[in-house]
Amino acid sequence: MKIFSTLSGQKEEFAPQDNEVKMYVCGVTVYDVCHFGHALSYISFDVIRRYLEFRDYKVKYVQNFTDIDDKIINRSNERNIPWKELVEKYIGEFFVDMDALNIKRATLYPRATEEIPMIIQVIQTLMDKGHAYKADGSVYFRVKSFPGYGKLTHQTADDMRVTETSETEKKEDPLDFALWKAVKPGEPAWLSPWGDGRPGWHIECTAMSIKHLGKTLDIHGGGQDLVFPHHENEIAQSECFTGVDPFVRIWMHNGFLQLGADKMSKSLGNLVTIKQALERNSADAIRLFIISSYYRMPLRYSEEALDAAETGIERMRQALKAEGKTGAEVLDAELYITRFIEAMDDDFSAPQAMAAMFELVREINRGSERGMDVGRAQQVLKELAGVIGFTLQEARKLDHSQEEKILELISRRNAHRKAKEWKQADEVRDQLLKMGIAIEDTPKGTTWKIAK
RNA sequence: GGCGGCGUAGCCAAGUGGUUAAGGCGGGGGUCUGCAAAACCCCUAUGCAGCGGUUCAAAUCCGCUCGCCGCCUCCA
Repeated sequence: MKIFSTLSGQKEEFAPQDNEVKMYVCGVTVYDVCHFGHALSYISFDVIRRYLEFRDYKVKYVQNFTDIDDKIINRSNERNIPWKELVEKYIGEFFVDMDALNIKRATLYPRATEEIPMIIQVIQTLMDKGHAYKADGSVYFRVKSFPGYGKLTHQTADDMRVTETSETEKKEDPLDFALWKAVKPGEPAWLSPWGDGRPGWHIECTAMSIKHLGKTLDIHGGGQDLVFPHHENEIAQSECFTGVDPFVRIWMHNGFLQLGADKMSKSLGNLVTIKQALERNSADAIRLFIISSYYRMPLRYSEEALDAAETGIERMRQALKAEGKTGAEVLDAELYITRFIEAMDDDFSAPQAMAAMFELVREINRGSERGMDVGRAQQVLKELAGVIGFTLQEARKLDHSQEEKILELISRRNAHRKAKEWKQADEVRDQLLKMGIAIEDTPKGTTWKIAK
């Protein structure tokens, strides 16, 4: 299996340290609901994780919550609710959204504020080793003390343009970044050897990943936007802390979501939330839309493409319902498993895996029409769908009385059809369509589903 | 100023040196069906932003040009 690493800039043969893959994916800062960009990132890594498991690796998947930072503090002040309450609310929303998208739960979800002792230990060690210094109640990382700084970004510290901030003058060097932020009036704070304060953004991931996964992770993932400064800083902190190089064997970054300049070009930052996306499209369609494009490429949000994915998913679902003849010639689907694996083994090339799946779909339907036994092939399709994370479940959000009504109308229409009263039969069909129900006459009778 | 990405059919999107340029959606024409729907079959890029170059051979490598985008500040 080959995986592209941002660090080396090329595909590398994947060989975890042992059978359990140590995988860490940067999580969200919980001050708002998740948007489509989060769906893109977490679905991408969900597929990667599922595929690793399919290939018989155990995966220990750790994803953090950043539950204290400036945005959280600001938002809680704006809304006049305690930061803790805000954080709990959005952690809850996070799980609602992730579950709705059929994203498997991580093994562990550590939170920054629950790892303060480890964070303090890491910072203290960095200070003892001369990689960090205290200034005005805060602690900063001394970037120039780490010769490898910039290796992930493929730049040297000297090439970087420095943006001045309010803290710049406290630092020895403008590139230095905060490990510990001194408390400001009215802000939540934790005790530390350097005075009250809270952890800086990058340090939590170092502390949590090392604590839960060890000094060297197999895979560390996140959005492309995290490469710099977040992951660059993580490398610096972590390798200085442990003295072990590498901190991460394979750095994976998914392409960033681009908003189509056209349709949803609302004011900047007004992203489509996951909840909004799920109102328009099924979780499967959202996943297919995301997976149809290679994970490292940028993805442009497109409602047209999402709807196309919806139609494609419906065709997959349909193939699972196709009738086969038991005892007849068995449709051989093993070729498609091979093609699927070949595609995914090459840096999780899901678009090509999708091509294989859709060809399998066609084979199943064709085999069904030719009276073959397609049961095994359908089982293969189901299994591959599971590896990708498709449910292929139809959304039936109807209650019993509605369902009874539908069945009653269908039998009324079939009575008309039997009597060749086509006009009346068509009227009943139109009535159903107005209720949002589409029907299909099959050799085995009439079936219905929610119309698009 | 530095680093990086992208430009492939109406739309989305694979393919990174060599058979007929994946797959999805859409469109056209058929088959089946009372009609639909679904499914299946056929067709839909002599062409890969443009111009040069390397090569027996390039969408794929090199150079230049044009266009779009990301990062260097919080962001998955």
